[in-house]
Amino acid sequence: MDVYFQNPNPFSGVDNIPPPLSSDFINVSDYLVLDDDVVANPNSNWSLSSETPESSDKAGSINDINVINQGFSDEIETSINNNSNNNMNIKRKSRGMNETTVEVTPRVTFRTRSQFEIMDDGYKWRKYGKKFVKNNSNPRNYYKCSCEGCGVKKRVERDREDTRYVLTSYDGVHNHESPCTLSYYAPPTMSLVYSNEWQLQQQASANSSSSNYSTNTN
DNA sequence: CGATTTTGACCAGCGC
DNA sequence: GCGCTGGTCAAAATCG
Repeated sequence: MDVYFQNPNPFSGVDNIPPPLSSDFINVSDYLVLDDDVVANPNSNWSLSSETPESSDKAGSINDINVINQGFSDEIETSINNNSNNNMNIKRKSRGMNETTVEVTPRVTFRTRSQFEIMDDGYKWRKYGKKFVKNNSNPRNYYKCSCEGCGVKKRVERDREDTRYVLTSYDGVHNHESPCTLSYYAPPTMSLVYSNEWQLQQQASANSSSSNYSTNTN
């Protein structure tokens, strides 16, 4: 699963629009991708590996699914397909057993150095909860995509080990365009300052442990 | 006045 | 069964 970011550069090619004041922007000096997880549907009896001590989620990476399948000696068939909900269906079939399917939701976690916890990512979010979690004096905020029919959620909290950093987790995939791409002339109130032509491509690393951060700055 | 945020309550999963 | 924890709900408050 590749997660791909590209600088939208909303001011390029737009005439007569002055560049924004630097004070209007957040300067993000560090931008890290922690995980490319998938989360098993809680109604399934599947469990995925690579669960971290800090996480109670049934989370694992695509690579972990392969590991699990390799450990399934009777496994004779496995397939991964996108389903109508923009999640993935994984089917597996073993000798003498019926085919079973599990729906998994992609999860991506970012660690961003920022003094602000809310950064515009191009989508419109509605806050639906706030919680103080164990071993973290900073609250965790819960957001849903406000677009009707889109079930993507995001969690935002300060890193308990270094409060200069913000941890942002996205669950699911948007089934619609970013509103930011539709309204070019309405820059968000808070935007990231991108490095020139920066691109981030998430590593399809076999090592999906959240303790091993992959640096994606340039 | 509609949209959004806040916040306490509620619920489910898990370990003991 | 009970307590702890994380996630969600929903009514009230606030904002634009």
